[in-house]
Amino acid sequence: MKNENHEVLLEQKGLKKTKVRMALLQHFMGLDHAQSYSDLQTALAKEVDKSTLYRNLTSFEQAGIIHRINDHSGVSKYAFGESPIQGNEHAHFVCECCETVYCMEGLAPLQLKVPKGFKTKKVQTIIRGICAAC
Amino acid sequence: MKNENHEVLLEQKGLKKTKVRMALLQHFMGLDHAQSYSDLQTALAKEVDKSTLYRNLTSFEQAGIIHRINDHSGVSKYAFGESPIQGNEHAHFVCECCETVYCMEGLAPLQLKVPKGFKTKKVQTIIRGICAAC
DNA sequence: TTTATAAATGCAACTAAGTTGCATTTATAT
DNA sequence: ATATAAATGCAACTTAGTTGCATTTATAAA
Ligand SMILES: [Mn+2]
Ligand SMILES: [Mn+2]
Ligand SMILES: [Zn+2]
Ligand SMILES: [Zn+2]
Repeated sequence: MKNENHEVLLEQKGLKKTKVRMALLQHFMGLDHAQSYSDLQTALAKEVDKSTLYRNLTSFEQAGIIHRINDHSGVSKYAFGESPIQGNEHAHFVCECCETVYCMEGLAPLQLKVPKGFKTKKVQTIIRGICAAC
Repeated sequence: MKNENHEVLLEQKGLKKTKVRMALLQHFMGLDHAQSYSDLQTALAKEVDKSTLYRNLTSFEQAGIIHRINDHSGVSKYAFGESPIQGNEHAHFVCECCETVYCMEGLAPLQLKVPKGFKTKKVQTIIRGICAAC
């Protein structure tokens, strides 16, 4: 009985393999778009405690397993993969129709000329439009 | 006793010239960076009611007097000038040091190539870095 | 296999941002 | 001067997320 991908990843990151984390990570790994807290609560079915879920999202984020996305909706969304900040920069696409948030893996942020005295560290881009599914 | 700029603007937009609105708009017009609800509450000194302030921000936004900015901090910020959406597109600069948010009037939105099936409507850009004052 | 231990979980209580309903006040038009 | 519709203030509410603490559980050492 060899370990699954999500189990290996938890081991690699030095995180305990708990029931909640296994389910959560397995869910993230089979998905191509971002998830909100309530998306996750629904998907996990077996009613995980709110703070447990939020704390795990924070742990995963700190470990570089997932990244947090601010789509300007007022609720944070999370997607599999390390943060765009750490060398994995990419834009996010928000569908105006279904509200789904996608990571645009290919799209690197373009550098913009800022005024004298200002210094750019990173650029975060949100593309708003209609997705392929809509 | 001729009307001030902010009074003229309120008239133009068909908004009643109330005490709160006069103070609020005057404040916005003398500023080069964005303001949060609590920045405004502090600046207005004479303790305006929370819902009154929020309702006026909404009115100003709808009238195109100010625009709302999401700087990913979790609190909305507002700046003088109509929304970047209506033909006035510009990026926003967030200082990592002092948290100040500036409108980068010169910086037009960057067009990025999205995958087949996706359709871009608008692009919102946040530049993170160090501002001229820091 | 048992046991020790540190970390994860669940629960309740809390915070912060923003919204809503409603009674009262005020700006503007007549 | 008065009528009217809109703005204000207050309290109560909502939603997203956080914190403290007692209990449970994953892991590793004995
Ligand atoms: Mn992403
Ligand atoms: Mn702006
Ligand atoms: Zn869609
Ligand atoms: Zn600064």
